[in-house]
Amino acid sequence: MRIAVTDDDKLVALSLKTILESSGEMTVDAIGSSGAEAIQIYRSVQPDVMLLDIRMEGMSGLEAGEEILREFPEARLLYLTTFSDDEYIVRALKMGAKGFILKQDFEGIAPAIKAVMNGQSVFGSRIMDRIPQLMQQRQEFDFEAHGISPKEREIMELVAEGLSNKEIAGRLFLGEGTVRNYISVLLEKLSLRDRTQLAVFYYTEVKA
Amino acid sequence: MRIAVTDDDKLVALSLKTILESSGEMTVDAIGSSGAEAIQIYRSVQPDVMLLDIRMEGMSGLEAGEEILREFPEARLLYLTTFSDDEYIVRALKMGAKGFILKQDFEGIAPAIKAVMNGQSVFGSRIMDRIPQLMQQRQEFDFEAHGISPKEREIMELVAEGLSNKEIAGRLFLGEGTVRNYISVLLEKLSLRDRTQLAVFYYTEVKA
DNA sequence: CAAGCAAAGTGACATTTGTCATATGAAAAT
DNA sequence: ATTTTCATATGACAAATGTCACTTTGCTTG
Repeated sequence: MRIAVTDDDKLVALSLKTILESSGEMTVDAIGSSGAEAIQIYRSVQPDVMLLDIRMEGMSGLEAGEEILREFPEARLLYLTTFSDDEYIVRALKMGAKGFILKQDFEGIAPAIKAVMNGQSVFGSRIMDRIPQLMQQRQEFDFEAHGISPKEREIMELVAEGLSNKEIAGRLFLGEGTVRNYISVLLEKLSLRDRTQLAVFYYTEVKA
Repeated sequence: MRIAVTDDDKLVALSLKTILESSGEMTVDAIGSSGAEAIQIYRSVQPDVMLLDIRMEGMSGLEAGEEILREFPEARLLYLTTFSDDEYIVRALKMGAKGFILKQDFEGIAPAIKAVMNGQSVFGSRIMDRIPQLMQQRQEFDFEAHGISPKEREIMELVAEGLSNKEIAGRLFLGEGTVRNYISVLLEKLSLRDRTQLAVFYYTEVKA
């Protein structure tokens, strides 16, 4: 089995080579340390599996992966992640990466590669735990940026629960007219027309 | 490595035993053919990894898995799926299963087990392809059951887009009053009060 | 054919909603 | 100490909404 490794840290890359080759079942035919190199290596070596660091200087492992998969849709890319790369995981998943494993998990890497070789996808357990959340990841709506005050936000949420102005007023100990004014302002700020659109906005933009 | 296998089809289970033991790296210590057996086996053998068929007579592999994980939260369960088990995959994923592989993929099974052994999660590629969709799978709202006609449903959707009665009327070539009546009926059927609650209902019950 | 049924519509009505101009009191800024 | 700002509030108004009781129209179906 022919493997290629790309990691910012050459020491890591070399350690991987040692570990992987020790089993005698695979050879690390190329080592790179940047996204650009990864692409070149893939083109020339066309390894069975390529290990990629997600974060590297210059072109990230992700961008490199995208390029490689564009040229070689069957490429088997296995990402090495440190942990805090949550945001990237979803992207890579959609992109078609075959998996993620933690760099620290040395013993796990060889079996993972073999599984990938067999057409499977592999995820370190800590990564797996996150996937349910990540998949339905909502990119936090920025109330600040839209000039929405906390109170306005609160009112928006109550509208999005289906409450009437009177009910909202009761809930927040405000006058009904006050609530109307708040909503009026909210609609203006968000360029909406009525409370229903506000609710829709909430479910599609804020909480989606 | 001590493995247990549970499969409705004894022949499959025996073939697996042969395949897995041929590498010399693992032993299949127990074979079962029902959910109930799976639980008993797990209790007595406590294998490193347990292979489970999803569909079995009587208690399904899923239910058995749930029970096992209740008793042994660290259990490593690897499901064998045939394909069309889409619905179950999500459930098993949330439950904490370590993976799914296609029964047909004989060569892939041993490496998958090793990866699981190392704390990773493994998914056959065809399963992986589905996961993005599966994750955000909505359990289909049953309009029929609530006595919602196709037209009513259509109107509900337009309300949920934030359209006014007039706009809906225009869009569907109906009179505005007609639309009002439709909505009135819809609210009655669903025990809601106004269009905003209808939109909320849509996002929380129908499309959620 | 006639009765019946469902889809679409009308009109009247009460309520709710959204807008706007303006007012009040308290806190913050000058 | 005054001005400004902010949150809250009011009242008046038009428009949109929801309800209800009735048509109208065009099939089905007995």
